[in-house]
Amino acid sequence: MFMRRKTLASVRRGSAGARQTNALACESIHKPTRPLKRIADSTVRRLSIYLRFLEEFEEHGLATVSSEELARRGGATSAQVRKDLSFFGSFGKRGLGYSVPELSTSLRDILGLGKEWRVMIIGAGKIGAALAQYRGFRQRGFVIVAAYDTNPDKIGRMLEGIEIRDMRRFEDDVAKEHPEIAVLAIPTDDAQVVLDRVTRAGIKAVLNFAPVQLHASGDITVKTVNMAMELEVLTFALTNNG
Amino acid sequence: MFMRRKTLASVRRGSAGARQTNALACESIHKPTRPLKRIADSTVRRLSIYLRFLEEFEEHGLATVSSEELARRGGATSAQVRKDLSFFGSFGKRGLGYSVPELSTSLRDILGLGKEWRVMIIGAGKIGAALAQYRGFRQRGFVIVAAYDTNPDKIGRMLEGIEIRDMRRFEDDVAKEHPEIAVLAIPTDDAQVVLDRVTRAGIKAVLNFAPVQLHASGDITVKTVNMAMELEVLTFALTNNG
DNA sequence: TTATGTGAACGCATTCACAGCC
DNA sequence: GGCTGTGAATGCGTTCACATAA
Repeated sequence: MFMRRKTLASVRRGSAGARQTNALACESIHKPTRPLKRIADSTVRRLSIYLRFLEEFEEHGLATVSSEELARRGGATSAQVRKDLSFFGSFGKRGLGYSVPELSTSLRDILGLGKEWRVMIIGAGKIGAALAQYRGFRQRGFVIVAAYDTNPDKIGRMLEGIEIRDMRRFEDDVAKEHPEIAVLAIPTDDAQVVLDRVTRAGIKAVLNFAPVQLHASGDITVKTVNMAMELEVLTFALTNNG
Repeated sequence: MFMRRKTLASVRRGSAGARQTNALACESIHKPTRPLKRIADSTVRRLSIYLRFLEEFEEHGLATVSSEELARRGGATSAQVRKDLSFFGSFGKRGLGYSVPELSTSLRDILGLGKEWRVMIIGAGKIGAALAQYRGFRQRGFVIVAAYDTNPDKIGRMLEGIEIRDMRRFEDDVAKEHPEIAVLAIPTDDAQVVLDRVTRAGIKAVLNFAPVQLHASGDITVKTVNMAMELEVLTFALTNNG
């Protein structure tokens, strides 16, 4: 079920270099290849969008889909769709399009959704609560292991069915339960300190909801969702396009 | 207090064309100019980051700041900072740097934060609640007018001090209270329909938290915050950089 | 004929490097 | 000397256009 793509690691070219040579397809052409060059965030985001449509199509029992259709619904162009996919291999049949179930499987594999990911939520406030009950999480294979807080009134209670633990236990728990992802739903002023703790604890991916620019040190990926910033993009548009 | 920059409207060049000629500065060089060319989202986001630092510096009573310092804390380069600002005018003094209070005022003006923005939250669930109590909103001059829901059990109750109203009243209320921004905190399946209602009601800016690609029609700006997608960027990184 | 896969062209955002002013 | 402001150079993501395959 989970193919061991890790074994192919270490192939990673920094510079421009030879195009992907498409591996002569021994048994199945539509197996995602590990990309040869760094993939842009924007590409990954679009793959995620495509997958959502494919799952919709799958439910409706559609067998194939063209890059054109995928593009129309995803707000991109057909060339964009094909280029995005081409970084990972050849998944379509010329003249026909893409097999819906095959392409969804490939995309799930590319995006790393073929396994369960363990998530710890740090901060048991309103945002933490909203995240804890968020359906999209479980649907995508994310398992929320626990929530953490420093407030004694909250510790020991439940947050949407998830145990709220003392933040002082955090490092010990990580060592035992080795979650892959931490979600920061804490006040701005604490965010950098907590990120440092999370980093030292050995977690490799963080989703941050505090409205600060965090500085990551070492081998960790941090994504920040900044609602205030998005709102300011809106007010900028309102004042400058009106 | 709120300068009427709208009167300068109608100057907007689509193509490449003449660089900003810097207006010979009658009385004060550091007044933001309406940009001549379309500004990238990424630039606006960074301005928002710079402003946050400037406000921090302001609290600590610092008088001036260099593009270098601003860059270091914002995770950019000094050239980037200067280029971002240059789209709107000249705010610094060569050899000295930028006046902290003057630059913050200018940035607030550029980002459209010099006025109160009225926001309606649609959807009184967990995400709606988290947003309703979110401090960053009020601090930035956003006023939440009301929340809307279709669930009779919720209508009439309060959400973090904000009235939950019947969604059927929405169009009438918009006509009376003319909010500028709508926040969509509703299930995926309802999002497009509600966006269409919001558009027809005449609102010009939407922040969407439903994990769908929405299709905007007409003169409206839509920003989507998609947590699932951000998480998938993380799992992609985890599976492909491991 | 239809639709993919992909080098090449394009356009835009970032970075460089230096002239200009404090 | 120090730091800004900005054309020019670079790099990178997107779009084009067509060879390729069903």
